[in-house]
Amino acid sequence: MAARDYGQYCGVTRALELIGERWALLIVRDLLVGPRRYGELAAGLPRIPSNILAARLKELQGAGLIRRAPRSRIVIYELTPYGRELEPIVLALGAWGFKALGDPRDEQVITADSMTMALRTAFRPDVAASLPSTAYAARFGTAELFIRVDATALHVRRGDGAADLAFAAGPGIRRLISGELPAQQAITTGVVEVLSGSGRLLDRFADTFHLAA
Amino acid sequence: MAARDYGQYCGVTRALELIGERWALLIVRDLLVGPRRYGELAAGLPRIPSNILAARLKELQGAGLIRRAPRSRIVIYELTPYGRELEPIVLALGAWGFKALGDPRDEQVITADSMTMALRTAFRPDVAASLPSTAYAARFGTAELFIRVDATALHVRRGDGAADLAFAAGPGIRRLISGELPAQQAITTGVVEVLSGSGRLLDRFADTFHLAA
DNA sequence: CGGGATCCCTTAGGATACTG
DNA sequence: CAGTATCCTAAGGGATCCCG
Repeated sequence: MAARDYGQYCGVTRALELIGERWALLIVRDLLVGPRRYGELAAGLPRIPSNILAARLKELQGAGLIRRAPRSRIVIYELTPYGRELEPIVLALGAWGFKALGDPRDEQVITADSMTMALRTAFRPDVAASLPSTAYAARFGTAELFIRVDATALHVRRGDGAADLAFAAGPGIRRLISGELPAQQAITTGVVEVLSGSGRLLDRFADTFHLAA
Repeated sequence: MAARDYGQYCGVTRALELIGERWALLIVRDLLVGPRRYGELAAGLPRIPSNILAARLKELQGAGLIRRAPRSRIVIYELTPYGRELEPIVLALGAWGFKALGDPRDEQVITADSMTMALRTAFRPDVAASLPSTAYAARFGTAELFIRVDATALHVRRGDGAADLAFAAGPGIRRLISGELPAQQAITTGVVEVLSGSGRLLDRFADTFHLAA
């Protein structure tokens, strides 16, 4: 069960025995967005082999991080409270790894759940508090997200909706989030394409979501 | 170099590509205590194969997390500023994993560096601020640590020294840190053996270092 | 069709021995 | 002491198949 252990009596090693196996923390990342079915997890982790996903789900369940919730006919996987305690750690890892994110390579995809977590990481509640409520409809690669910022609250869900600003962005979005690329320049250079609404709202978006590079 | 990647453009996946390989984060953990030589790292990670240690050191160096510092004749490994940014994450992982730390198994060891990081994790500066400065000489298994608590500052180094309280503890120390076992009871049951100084100071130790279970 | 299980092959990782 | 080199096992990758 406890996979390969490290032979040390230490909290860090114990943590790595629970979530250190390949893919494990990415499953946790996606489940932090919400409960997911097996197929949804597989879709959000395009390169995970099916047997590995099945194995990880069993291990995480055995470790008490996730549970299977049978809903009517289908099985849903969700985090336990103990698993959800990983949220600040996953967010911190995301912020740390963001700094080492170079320019995207062709084979790299943006998934809805990973982008949702990235937005949570980058969200600045203190800045948002002084801004009017705003709804964004954003397309990052193939991931469509509907983002609502309400004072200090952030809501992200998949799909579309009536938004103050609708835009599509390639992975160059990183430069916007990091502040390297001013919003208006992102528009004129085509990194961000405004689909509807005022492009000025992209400044607000960049203020609301920021991560150091 | 970047090991096996995940094919996602995401901060979390990037982080895992950098420090997700087996043993990598434990090397970082030990280097957070201080610069270390190859042999010291190997000694602190008793079960790591030598070739794996060498491979990880190269990968971490290539990723910009550590650097080789040639000192006179010998090579020292130390964290770069970017690597040191992992400290809060490692501490948080330690606190999280501590909750899943059961009773120790026979083959599990306590190393000086892992215990040092555990103490940093458990240290409560706000509590220590209102207590007199205290020096502890502690033996955990074979690891000898000299611990000095000075208001909100914590200093831990390997070895011995003149202490207000000297004690030896087995891995049952976990129950003391978690508050399950009161200090005086830890002494009477033999979980902690007082070598010199007043056993009453163990209460202060337990107040100063605490982690939820 | 969702939720896996099975197969085969590749490669990382473990044990140990060896070298500058 | 600070690593390489080698050999072997087991985990991971990829495709396909199965079952309710």
